[in-house]
Amino acid sequence: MEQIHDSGKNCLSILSTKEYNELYSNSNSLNFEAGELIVKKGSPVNNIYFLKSGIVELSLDQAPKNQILSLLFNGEFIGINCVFSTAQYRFSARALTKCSIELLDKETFTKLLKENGAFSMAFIQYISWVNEGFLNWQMKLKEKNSAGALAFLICEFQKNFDSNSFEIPLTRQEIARIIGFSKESVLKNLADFRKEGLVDSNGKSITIIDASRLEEIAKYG
Amino acid sequence: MEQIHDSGKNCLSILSTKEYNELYSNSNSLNFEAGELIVKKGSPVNNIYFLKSGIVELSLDQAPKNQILSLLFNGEFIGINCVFSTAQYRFSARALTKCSIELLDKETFTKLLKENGAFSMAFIQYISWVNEGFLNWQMKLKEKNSAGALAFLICEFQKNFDSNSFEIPLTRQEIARIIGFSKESVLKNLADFRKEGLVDSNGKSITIIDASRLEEIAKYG
DNA sequence: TGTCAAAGGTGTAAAATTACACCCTCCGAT
DNA sequence: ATCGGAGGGTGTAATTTTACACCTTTGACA
Repeated sequence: MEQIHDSGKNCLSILSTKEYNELYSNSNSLNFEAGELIVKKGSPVNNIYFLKSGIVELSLDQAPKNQILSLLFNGEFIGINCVFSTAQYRFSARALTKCSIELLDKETFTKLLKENGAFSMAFIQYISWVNEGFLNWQMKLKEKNSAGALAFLICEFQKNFDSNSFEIPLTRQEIARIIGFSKESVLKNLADFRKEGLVDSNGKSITIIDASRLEEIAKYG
Repeated sequence: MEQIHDSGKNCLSILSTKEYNELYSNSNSLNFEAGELIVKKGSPVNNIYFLKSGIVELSLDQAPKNQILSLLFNGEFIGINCVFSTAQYRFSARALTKCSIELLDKETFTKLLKENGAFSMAFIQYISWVNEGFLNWQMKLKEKNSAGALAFLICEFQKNFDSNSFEIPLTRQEIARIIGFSKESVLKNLADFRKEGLVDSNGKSITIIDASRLEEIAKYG
């Protein structure tokens, strides 16, 4: 609502051409296929991963429920809190779609933060925005029942597409792990949505038919 | 585990005497009684609240469940993400115990962040650490059943006291809102803990009797 | 092309949680 | 002193969610 729109991109755009070139001359471009592991939990933080395109999931990959923490879309840094608060990544990152990633050098990045006050302020704004968003996401999911949580997730995905028809690059099991309910609950709620004419779904492709009622369930369900 | 120990205090200690004096000459000291509202959701961010002593709860104070986001202990900033990501506070802060708070001037704080690279790096580390901690807290609670979540909360409180006997400055209803279960679930689990000889409780005072079993429930329950 | 595993899907039983009803106690205000 | 509300507490019924069992579809690949 009153949230300031921000992203990792905006924050990098503060840099001067010289600084930008310095950062990118110490960086590498990497491509990942859907399903590939990008960051393994516990590995040391040597680089900063900037997601140029694609969708990434962050997960704790540990017993017992292997919850998915959050999803990242393009323009975001991957696990930016870990870079400055711990020496190791505290979760794993996996590509859900084809992903293009820029591996920025952590030392150069840190040097620029120290030297350029405007950049460090923009970066502080960015991580505040990311964490605020994560907090809201978690709180919204927590207060919902299974139908509401599923509807909420579908609506959130829709925001990243132009059309009401799109693909959710997740299995039912993965959706369950994101919203914190069982696989069967996801399937049953999805079946209910179909029966009630709210959405049409076939495998990973989904079409929202009655957007306003779906949003209502997402909000109050 | 491998988490770097940090706090708002450490981050302020980076400042030179001159900078520290500048920050504090533009600040006010405030005291709050238990139960008093410190920050109202929606109010503009003009100052930065530094919690010198006491315990504060952050809540969304909105329908339907009025969840409590997290608890802050001394040495923390209150709602530090909001200061740099939005113009308004996105939650309310309430004193659970007597609290002593320093109201730092936002403009002076921002100026120091821009001018002092070491301070801004320490601040970035601090907010990363805070958010990492929040994320872990939420994830740990989410994967637990009602008994596990209650045991976890009791253990977390214990960490802030020297003894196994202490006061939890929350009603049963508030505990319920923190761990995301109903008031009755809290009461029933607490009764079970008493029956099984894990804890002794009387109103707000609680004594942990079998710490290892309680921790086991907190971990695996 | 056939096979096999992974994913989608559904009904029913079991388990966990909530909601409701109701009680008691404490404490502040009239 | 007593009234009334808030908080603590507990049993039972209703609801929600999960677990299990089982079936079908799909797609990779030998």
